[in-house]
Amino acid sequence: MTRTLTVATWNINSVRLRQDLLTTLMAKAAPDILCLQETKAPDFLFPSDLGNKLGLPHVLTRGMKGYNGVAVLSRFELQRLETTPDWCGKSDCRHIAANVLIGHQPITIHNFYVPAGGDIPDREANPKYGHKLDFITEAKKHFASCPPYRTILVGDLNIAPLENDVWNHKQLLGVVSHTPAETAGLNEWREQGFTDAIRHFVSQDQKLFTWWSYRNRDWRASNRGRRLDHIWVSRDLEASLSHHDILSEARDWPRGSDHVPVVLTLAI
DNA sequence: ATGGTTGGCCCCCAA
Repeated sequence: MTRTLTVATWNINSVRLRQDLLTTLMAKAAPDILCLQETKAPDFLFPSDLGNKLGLPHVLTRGMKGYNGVAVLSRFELQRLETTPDWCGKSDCRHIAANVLIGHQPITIHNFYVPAGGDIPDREANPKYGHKLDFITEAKKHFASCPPYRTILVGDLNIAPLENDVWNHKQLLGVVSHTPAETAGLNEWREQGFTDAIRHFVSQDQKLFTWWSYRNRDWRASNRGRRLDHIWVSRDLEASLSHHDILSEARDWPRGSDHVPVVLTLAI
Protein backbone atom coordinates (compact mmCIF):
# COMPACT_ATOMS: atom_id res chain seq x y z
CA MET A 1 0.00 0.00 0.00
CA THR A 2 1.32 3.44 -0.90
CA ARG A 3 0.66 6.42 1.33
CA THR A 4 1.88 9.98 1.27
CA LEU A 5 4.01 11.65 3.88
CA THR A 6 4.31 15.44 3.92
CA VAL A 7 7.14 17.11 5.81
CA ALA A 8 7.52 20.85 6.41
CA THR A 9 10.49 22.78 7.77
CA TRP A 10 10.37 26.37 8.97
CA ASN A 11 12.71 28.67 10.84
CA ILE A 12 9.93 30.35 12.79
CA ASN A 13 12.08 32.86 14.75
CA SER A 14 10.23 32.49 18.08
CA VAL A 15 7.55 29.81 18.42
CA ARG A 16 5.74 31.67 21.18
CA LEU A 17 5.25 34.75 19.02
CA ARG A 18 3.99 32.95 15.91
CA GLN A 19 1.64 30.18 16.99
CA ASP A 20 -1.16 31.65 14.86
CA LEU A 21 1.01 31.43 11.76
CA LEU A 22 1.41 27.70 12.35
CA THR A 23 -2.37 27.33 12.16
CA THR A 24 -2.22 29.13 8.82
CA LEU A 25 0.58 26.85 7.66
CA MET A 26 -1.48 23.76 8.56
CA ALA A 27 -4.43 25.12 6.54
CA LYS A 28 -2.21 25.73 3.49
CA ALA A 29 0.10 22.72 3.52
CA ALA A 30 -1.25 20.18 6.06
CA PRO A 31 2.12 18.56 6.84
CA ASP A 32 2.19 15.27 8.76
CA ILE A 33 5.51 16.31 10.26
CA LEU A 34 6.49 19.88 11.08
CA CYS A 35 10.09 20.75 11.95
CA LEU A 36 10.83 24.12 13.51
CA GLN A 37 14.07 26.00 14.11
CA GLU A 38 14.85 29.07 16.22
CA THR A 39 11.98 28.32 18.57
CA LYS A 40 13.81 30.48 21.16
CA ALA A 41 12.02 28.77 24.02
CA PRO A 42 13.33 26.45 26.74
CA ASP A 43 11.32 23.21 26.82
CA PHE A 44 9.22 24.25 29.83
CA LEU A 45 8.10 27.37 27.95
CA PHE A 46 7.27 25.60 24.67
CA PRO A 47 3.49 26.05 24.18
CA SER A 48 2.13 22.81 25.65
CA ASP A 49 -1.14 22.76 23.69
CA LEU A 50 0.36 23.65 20.30
CA GLY A 51 0.71 20.11 18.93
CA ASN A 52 -2.88 19.15 19.76
CA LYS A 53 -4.16 22.44 18.35
CA LEU A 54 -2.40 21.75 15.04
CA GLY A 55 -3.44 18.10 14.83
CA LEU A 56 0.19 17.07 15.38
CA PRO A 57 -0.01 15.61 18.89
CA HIS A 58 3.42 13.95 19.03
CA VAL A 59 5.89 16.68 19.99
CA LEU A 60 9.62 16.63 20.72
CA THR A 61 11.52 19.76 21.68
CA ARG A 62 15.09 20.75 22.39
CA GLY A 63 15.16 24.35 23.49
CA MET A 64 17.17 26.80 25.56
CA LYS A 65 16.79 30.33 26.84
CA GLY A 66 16.94 33.11 24.27
CA TYR A 67 18.65 31.44 21.31
CA ASN A 68 18.41 28.50 18.92
CA GLY A 69 15.95 25.70 19.71
CA VAL A 70 14.41 23.00 17.49
CA ALA A 71 11.17 21.01 17.61
CA VAL A 72 9.38 18.22 15.74
CA LEU A 73 5.57 18.00 15.73
CA SER A 74 4.04 14.90 14.16
CA ARG A 75 0.76 13.22 13.29
CA PHE A 76 2.54 9.89 13.84
CA GLU A 77 4.21 8.58 16.95
CA LEU A 78 7.84 9.63 17.40
CA GLN A 79 10.71 7.79 19.08
CA ARG A 80 13.44 10.22 19.99
CA LEU A 81 16.98 9.25 19.00
CA GLU A 82 18.81 9.79 22.27
CA THR A 83 22.37 9.09 21.17
CA THR A 84 22.87 12.00 18.78
CA PRO A 85 26.23 13.84 18.98
CA ASP A 86 26.76 16.93 21.12
CA TRP A 87 27.81 19.07 18.17
CA CYS A 88 31.07 20.97 18.83
CA GLY A 89 30.59 20.15 22.52
CA LYS A 90 28.32 23.14 22.99
CA SER A 91 24.98 21.59 24.05
CA ASP A 92 23.32 24.43 22.18
CA CYS A 93 20.03 22.93 20.93
CA ARG A 94 20.65 22.85 17.20
CA HIS A 95 19.59 19.29 16.37
CA ILE A 96 16.85 16.84 17.22
CA ALA A 97 16.24 13.46 15.61
CA ALA A 98 13.52 10.84 15.80
CA ASN A 99 12.08 7.72 14.24
CA VAL A 100 8.62 8.30 12.81
CA LEU A 101 6.48 5.19 13.36
CA ILE A 102 4.64 4.92 10.07
CA GLY A 103 3.73 1.72 8.23
CA HIS A 104 5.88 -1.38 8.51
CA GLN A 105 9.23 0.40 8.71
CA PRO A 106 10.02 3.69 10.44
CA ILE A 107 11.34 6.81 8.74
CA THR A 108 14.13 8.72 10.49
CA ILE A 109 13.95 12.50 10.62
CA HIS A 110 16.81 14.88 11.46
CA ASN A 111 16.04 18.53 12.16
CA PHE A 112 19.07 20.89 12.14
CA TYR A 113 19.69 24.54 12.89
CA VAL A 114 23.24 25.13 11.64
CA PRO A 115 25.14 28.10 13.16
CA ALA A 116 24.67 31.29 11.16
CA GLY A 117 28.39 32.04 11.42
CA GLY A 118 28.52 35.77 12.11
CA ASP A 119 29.54 38.43 9.60
CA ILE A 120 33.26 37.99 8.85
CA PRO A 121 34.21 34.89 6.81
CA ASP A 122 37.47 34.29 8.68
CA ARG A 123 37.83 31.81 11.52
CA GLU A 124 40.64 33.79 13.18
CA ALA A 125 38.80 37.11 13.20
CA ASN A 126 35.39 35.54 13.84
CA PRO A 127 35.09 32.39 15.98
CA LYS A 128 31.42 32.01 14.99
CA TYR A 129 32.52 31.33 11.41
CA GLY A 130 34.96 28.69 12.67
CA HIS A 131 32.17 27.12 14.73
CA LYS A 132 29.99 26.93 11.63
CA LEU A 133 32.70 25.23 9.56
CA ASP A 134 33.48 22.82 12.41
CA PHE A 135 29.78 21.97 12.80
CA ILE A 136 29.55 21.13 9.09
CA THR A 137 32.67 18.96 9.28
CA GLU A 138 31.33 17.08 12.32
CA ALA A 139 28.00 16.50 10.61
CA LYS A 140 29.73 15.16 7.50
CA LYS A 141 31.81 12.74 9.59
CA HIS A 142 28.79 11.63 11.58
CA PHE A 143 26.80 10.62 8.50
CA ALA A 144 29.89 9.07 6.91
CA SER A 145 30.04 6.75 9.94
CA CYS A 146 26.32 5.87 9.77
CA PRO A 147 25.05 6.28 6.19
CA PRO A 148 21.40 7.36 6.01
CA TYR A 149 18.59 4.96 5.11
CA ARG A 150 14.86 5.83 5.01
CA THR A 151 16.02 9.20 6.34
CA ILE A 152 14.83 12.77 5.83
CA LEU A 153 17.12 15.62 6.89
CA VAL A 154 15.64 19.10 7.13
CA GLY A 155 16.46 22.45 8.56
CA ASP A 156 17.88 25.91 8.42
CA LEU A 157 21.34 24.92 7.23
CA ASN A 158 22.30 28.61 6.88
CA ILE A 159 24.16 27.92 3.62
CA ALA A 160 23.01 28.60 0.06
CA PRO A 161 25.07 26.04 -1.89
CA LEU A 162 24.28 26.78 -5.56
CA GLU A 163 24.81 29.87 -7.70
CA ASN A 164 21.05 30.27 -8.10
CA ASP A 165 20.46 29.81 -4.38
CA VAL A 166 21.45 33.48 -3.95
CA TRP A 167 20.31 36.65 -5.71
CA ASN A 168 23.85 37.48 -6.89
CA HIS A 169 26.46 34.71 -6.86
CA LYS A 170 29.56 36.85 -7.50
CA GLN A 171 28.55 39.50 -5.01
CA LEU A 172 27.91 36.94 -2.27
CA LEU A 173 31.04 34.80 -2.65
CA GLY A 174 32.58 36.72 0.26
CA VAL A 175 29.39 36.81 2.34
CA VAL A 176 28.86 34.25 5.10
CA SER A 177 26.28 31.66 3.85
CA HIS A 178 27.75 31.47 0.32
CA THR A 179 31.55 31.32 0.75
CA PRO A 180 33.37 28.51 -1.08
CA ALA A 181 34.42 26.91 2.24
CA GLU A 182 30.79 26.69 3.37
CA THR A 183 29.28 25.51 0.10
CA ALA A 184 32.01 22.88 -0.36
CA GLY A 185 31.48 21.69 3.20
CA LEU A 186 27.72 21.46 2.78
CA ASN A 187 28.11 19.55 -0.48
CA GLU A 188 30.43 17.05 1.21
CA TRP A 189 27.92 16.58 4.03
CA ARG A 190 25.08 16.00 1.55
CA GLU A 191 27.23 13.55 -0.42
CA GLN A 192 27.30 11.19 2.58
CA GLY A 193 24.15 9.62 1.11
CA PHE A 194 21.60 12.39 0.61
CA THR A 195 19.79 13.99 -2.31
CA ASP A 196 18.74 17.64 -2.36
CA ALA A 197 14.99 16.99 -2.59
CA ILE A 198 13.95 20.51 -3.58
CA ARG A 199 16.49 20.77 -6.41
CA HIS A 200 15.15 17.41 -7.60
CA PHE A 201 12.05 19.39 -8.64
CA VAL A 202 13.54 22.78 -9.53
CA SER A 203 16.33 22.97 -12.10
CA GLN A 204 19.65 24.49 -11.03
CA ASP A 205 19.28 27.33 -13.55
CA GLN A 206 16.23 28.65 -11.68
CA LYS A 207 16.59 31.10 -8.78
CA LEU A 208 15.19 29.63 -5.57
CA PHE A 209 15.06 31.37 -2.18
CA THR A 210 13.65 30.55 1.25
CA TRP A 211 14.88 33.61 3.19
CA TRP A 212 14.70 37.37 2.66
CA SER A 213 16.32 39.75 5.17
CA TYR A 214 14.16 41.88 7.43
CA ARG A 215 16.43 44.75 6.41
CA ASN A 216 14.90 45.28 3.01
CA ARG A 217 12.13 47.81 2.65
CA ASP A 218 10.29 45.67 0.11
CA TRP A 219 11.51 42.06 0.08
CA ARG A 220 9.50 41.15 -3.01
CA ALA A 221 10.62 44.15 -5.08
CA SER A 222 14.33 43.87 -4.22
CA ASN A 223 14.17 40.02 -4.11
CA ARG A 224 17.60 39.74 -2.52
CA GLY A 225 16.91 36.24 -1.23
CA ARG A 226 18.93 33.16 -0.36
CA ARG A 227 18.04 29.45 -0.15
CA LEU A 228 19.12 28.64 3.42
CA ASP A 229 16.42 26.07 4.29
CA HIS A 230 16.71 22.57 2.91
CA ILE A 231 15.15 19.13 2.75
CA TRP A 232 17.39 16.20 1.88
CA VAL A 233 16.37 12.56 1.59
CA SER A 234 18.48 9.42 1.67
CA ARG A 235 19.00 7.95 -1.82
CA ASP A 236 16.66 5.02 -1.19
CA LEU A 237 13.82 7.57 -0.87
CA GLU A 238 14.65 9.38 -4.11
CA ALA A 239 12.11 7.33 -6.07
CA SER A 240 9.43 8.37 -3.55
CA LEU A 241 9.77 12.12 -4.14
CA SER A 242 6.32 13.32 -5.09
CA HIS A 243 6.07 17.09 -4.90
CA HIS A 244 7.29 20.18 -3.13
CA ASP A 245 6.22 23.68 -2.16
CA ILE A 246 8.02 26.81 -0.98
CA LEU A 247 5.46 29.03 0.71
CA SER A 248 6.91 32.40 -0.29
CA GLU A 249 3.57 33.99 0.56
CA ALA A 250 4.42 33.38 4.24
CA ARG A 251 7.00 36.17 4.01
CA ASP A 252 4.00 38.55 3.92
CA TRP A 253 2.05 36.96 6.78
CA PRO A 254 1.51 39.45 9.61
CA ARG A 255 4.58 39.62 11.86
CA GLY A 256 6.14 36.79 9.88
CA SER A 257 9.52 35.13 10.08
CA ASP A 258 12.29 36.15 7.69
CA HIS A 259 12.31 32.50 6.52
CA VAL A 260 9.42 30.79 4.70
CA PRO A 261 8.24 27.16 5.06
CA VAL A 262 9.62 24.49 2.73
CA VAL A 263 7.36 21.47 2.16
CA LEU A 264 8.03 18.03 0.66
CA THR A 265 5.62 15.19 -0.07
CA LEU A 266 6.82 11.61 -0.47
CA ALA A 267 4.85 8.59 -1.70
CA ILE A 268 6.07 5.80 0.56
C1' DA B 1 30.53 52.03 1.54
C1' DT B 2 26.92 51.80 4.80
C1' DG B 3 22.68 50.74 6.93
C1' DG B 4 18.77 48.67 7.01
C1' DT B 5 14.90 45.14 10.94
C1' DT B 6 13.54 41.74 14.21
C1' DG B 7 13.33 38.89 18.71
C1' DG B 8 14.74 37.92 23.37
C1' DC B 9 16.14 39.80 27.42
C1' DC B 10 18.46 42.56 30.66
C1' DC B 11 20.28 47.61 28.30
C1' DC B 12 23.04 44.55 24.22
C1' DC B 13 23.39 40.18 21.66
C1' DA B 14 22.41 37.27 17.66
C1' DA B 15 20.51 36.99 13.27
